[in-house]
Amino acid sequence: MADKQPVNSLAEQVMARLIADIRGGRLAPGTRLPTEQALTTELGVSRTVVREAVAALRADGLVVTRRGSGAYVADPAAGPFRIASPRAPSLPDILDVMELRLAVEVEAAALAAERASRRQLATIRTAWRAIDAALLRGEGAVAEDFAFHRAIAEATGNDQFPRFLAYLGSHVIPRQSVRLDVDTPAQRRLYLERIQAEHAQIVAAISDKDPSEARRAMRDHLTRSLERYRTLAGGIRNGRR
Amino acid sequence: MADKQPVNSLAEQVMARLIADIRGGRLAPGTRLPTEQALTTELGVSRTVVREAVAALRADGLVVTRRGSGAYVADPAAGPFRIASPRAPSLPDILDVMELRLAVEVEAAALAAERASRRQLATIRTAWRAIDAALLRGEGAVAEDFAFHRAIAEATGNDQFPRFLAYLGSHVIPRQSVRLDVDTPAQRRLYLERIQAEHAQIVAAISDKDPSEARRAMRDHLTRSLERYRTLAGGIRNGRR
DNA sequence: GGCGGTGCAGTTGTCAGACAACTGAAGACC
DNA sequence: GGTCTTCAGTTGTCTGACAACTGCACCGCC
Repeated sequence: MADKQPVNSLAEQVMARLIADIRGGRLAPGTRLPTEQALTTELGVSRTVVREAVAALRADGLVVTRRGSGAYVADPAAGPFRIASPRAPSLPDILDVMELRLAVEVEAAALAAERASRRQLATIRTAWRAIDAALLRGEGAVAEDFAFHRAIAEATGNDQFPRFLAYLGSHVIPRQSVRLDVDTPAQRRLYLERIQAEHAQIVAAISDKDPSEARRAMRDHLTRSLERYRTLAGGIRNGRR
Repeated sequence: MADKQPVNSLAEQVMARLIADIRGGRLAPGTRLPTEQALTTELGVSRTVVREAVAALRADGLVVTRRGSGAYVADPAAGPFRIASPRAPSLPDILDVMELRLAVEVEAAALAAERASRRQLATIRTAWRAIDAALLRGEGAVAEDFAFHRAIAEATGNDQFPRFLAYLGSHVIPRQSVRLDVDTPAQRRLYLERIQAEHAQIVAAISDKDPSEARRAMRDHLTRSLERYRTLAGGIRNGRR
């Protein structure tokens, strides 16, 4: 009863097999993969199963099908990006993702400082005040914090930044609230206020249109956050180097 | 003949319909979506089509199915990240992706400077020399250049960096070779040698375990590359701010 | 009444066979 | 030689059936 996924469906097995063939290079991009009938006889499954596996691969962008002609291995560039180890992400995994997030956000802050329109700047300030408001109400401000960071990403004018951040955020942010619960309310309040002070520096730098200062402030902010997690990890992964 | 995709298959239509229902909020996360039979009667298609559409959705991580129970809308966090506009990426799109790449690579260089093992350092130097060798042979060095950047990403010790870079790279790198063809061989050689000089600074900084210098060198390198593209874009998108 | 076991309707997973729509190429025709 | 037709092969869709499993109501037992 330890492992819960004994490869449930046949379709998944076939899919795994085909993915292995593609990623392993046995099926080069552009080549036609075996016909459905060939796969049914070779793998000993029904055509339904094969078709479902191929449909899944097509959804992942790994193959394209042409009716009457066959299914072809797509350009590998078409595949999506997934955070590694979607099941049971360990704390080291989360730290890795947070480092990636730091990289993107630091640059986002700088670009925002260069490019933010007045309207975008106002949105950032509003999001910042919303965190204040939540703190005054004595609440956590996870959602508000996320909105603040997203506002900065949107101010870059580059749609890739908010999109990627939203993707990363959905993997990282939820754990933060867990961490806060271990503190006493007083500690927690102090912690949140310090974070808000860091936020203030970021807002100031962006308002001043000072990219390098925005970079420094955002890096400080996220590095501290990262360090807090790293001490949590503690013995699990002490020195990586 | 302008548009070539008149929504080929029924399965795709059903899939689009379901995606719209999910993203539109009509099917909240965790709720069960209609049974296959309900969908067949409602949409007037066979169960085969419905099953294929659901299989595609499951491959995209939008739904999970439980045999004997039903299909459920998955947590949106499970979905993969895709670069926007997979079809016909325009030059501004590429610039956006390159900015994202810059953000990640600058930080990767710094982390590599902090953490690279001797073995990883050696790999980086080898990759760098491979570029030299290709240049001496009078060839372009697109693959070697990519390997060089990947070696740095791997030296971070954080698996997310090389993974993400590989994903981005497959979207950005291929175009570089196109650009080079417009120059004369002499210009081209000069250009490649200058790039190699920039690479040398990066290698030196990482060898010296100097993160901030590594950041600067990598930022310079990629910013120049970005600028070259931006001038190409020219009138298309001149001032973004 | 409470509680555990049993059976059943409902649902997804798989199989089998058939036909429609389309492709690519070989062969027929001029 | 060039064009047209035909045809085997392939994917897309439909239909019907059965297996495997789930959730729940029902029933008997204590």
